[in-house]
Amino acid sequence: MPSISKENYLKAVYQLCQSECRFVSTSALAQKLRITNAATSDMAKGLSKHGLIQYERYQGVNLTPQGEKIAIDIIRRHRLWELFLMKSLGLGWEEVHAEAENLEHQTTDYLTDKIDDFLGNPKFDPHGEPIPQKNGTIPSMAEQIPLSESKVGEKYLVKRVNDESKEVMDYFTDIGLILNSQIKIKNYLEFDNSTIIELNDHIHSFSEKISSKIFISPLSVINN
Amino acid sequence: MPSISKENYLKAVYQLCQSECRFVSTSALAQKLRITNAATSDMAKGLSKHGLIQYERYQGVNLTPQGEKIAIDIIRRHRLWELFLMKSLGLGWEEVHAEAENLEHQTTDYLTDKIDDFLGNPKFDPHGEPIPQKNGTIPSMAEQIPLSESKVGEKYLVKRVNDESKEVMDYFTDIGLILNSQIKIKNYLEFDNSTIIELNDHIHSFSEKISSKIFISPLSVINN
DNA sequence: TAATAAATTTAAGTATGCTTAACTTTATGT
DNA sequence: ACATAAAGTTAAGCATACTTAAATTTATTA
Repeated sequence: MPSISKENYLKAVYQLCQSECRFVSTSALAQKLRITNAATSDMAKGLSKHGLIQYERYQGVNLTPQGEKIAIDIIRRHRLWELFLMKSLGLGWEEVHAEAENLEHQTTDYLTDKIDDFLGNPKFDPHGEPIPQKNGTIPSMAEQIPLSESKVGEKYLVKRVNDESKEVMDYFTDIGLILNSQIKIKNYLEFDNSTIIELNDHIHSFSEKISSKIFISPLSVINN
Repeated sequence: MPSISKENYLKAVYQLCQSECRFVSTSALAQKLRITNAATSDMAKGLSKHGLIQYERYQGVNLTPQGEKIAIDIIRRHRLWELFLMKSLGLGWEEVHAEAENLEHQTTDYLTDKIDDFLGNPKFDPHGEPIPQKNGTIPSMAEQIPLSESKVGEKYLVKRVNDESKEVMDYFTDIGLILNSQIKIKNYLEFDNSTIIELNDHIHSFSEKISSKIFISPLSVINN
């Protein structure tokens, strides 16, 4: 088993290199992991030697199938813990990320499967992120776009909220924004890229930074 | 917060130095922690400098009030996790120790209290060990003696099982020995210090090694 | 009460996971 | 195309948590 640092490294590579991305730069990793560039370069050598990442000097890093397997496994643990802490202990969706971040590294396969079974082998976590399944597959998400790319005048359902900060999640809870909330796009302000929406008869404005983290599906699409 | 190694060190000192014990030898710690004597001596210096243990060269080690506070806190987390994993996920009492051993080091105060509240602020864990309370006090156990010191002919209730090995706990489950099982002492064999008991109309023999880990109260005593 | 055995500590060395500082490669702009 | 800025790597150093091996202290016992 890799160390906590190595697990976090692999997870970070995975998260920074979704879909069609050839390489993640070591500095992007450094920023995400809050360590120096030097440390990420250094670490890259070790993980490369163990066959968990592909590392081209000065080009960046990507996961090997082996490394990806580990990354997905950790993400599975993380998301299962998030859902479990909500369902079993009643924690809020703004609290569970930080706790899962710790627990994900200390969870045996056995315990992971117990949690999975307890939850009925769920497909999505409390933020709408897909939970990698025991067999390694990842449930597909409903067709969705970031709020920042929505069309003014259209109605949408909130499908995923991709933010780790407690503060942001607290704000969403405050204004009543939850998964499957229905929203209507009132306006898009070109000058600062903010989006004005209507939610539960109230008007809210989201900066680009926030609206790019909220994912939505058109109301017309059949949502699962 | 101390590292995992330091937390385990403090916990080990606590467990090896219950009640009236002046010092634990570094070699006893080494055996318990499965590291070398050298490492325990080395570590002792560091913990001593941080004021968590009292360390007299060549004499041994003991906890300062500060160090004891941390040790008790970790034991609290451990025992709460054990009970929680049984109650919420249905794990067996033979499984929970190993899982709790990992989780205890990655559990925030907040989560610990959530688990505590979920469980109704329990006083004892699945093995009958007292769970240190939020305020630091440790529930007192019913008056109890090891099975190895029982009187032939007497009846007792099983009150605590102080063994960490899955194999031993599995065996107890197999023969139907659980907390509050009623047993009758049939015989004590001087030549090998084994104890013969009757449990659920069956006869079992326990070696000294095992019978010193099973704690019992006379049936006559009011048990809580 | 030495000598010797046992227990314990110190010393030196290793791997991990970082740091800062210096250096090298790649990218950019004129 | 070449200077320079930006990005990335290497080198050297540090703390932690170990290891083995040598040295030292304590305990035993003849």
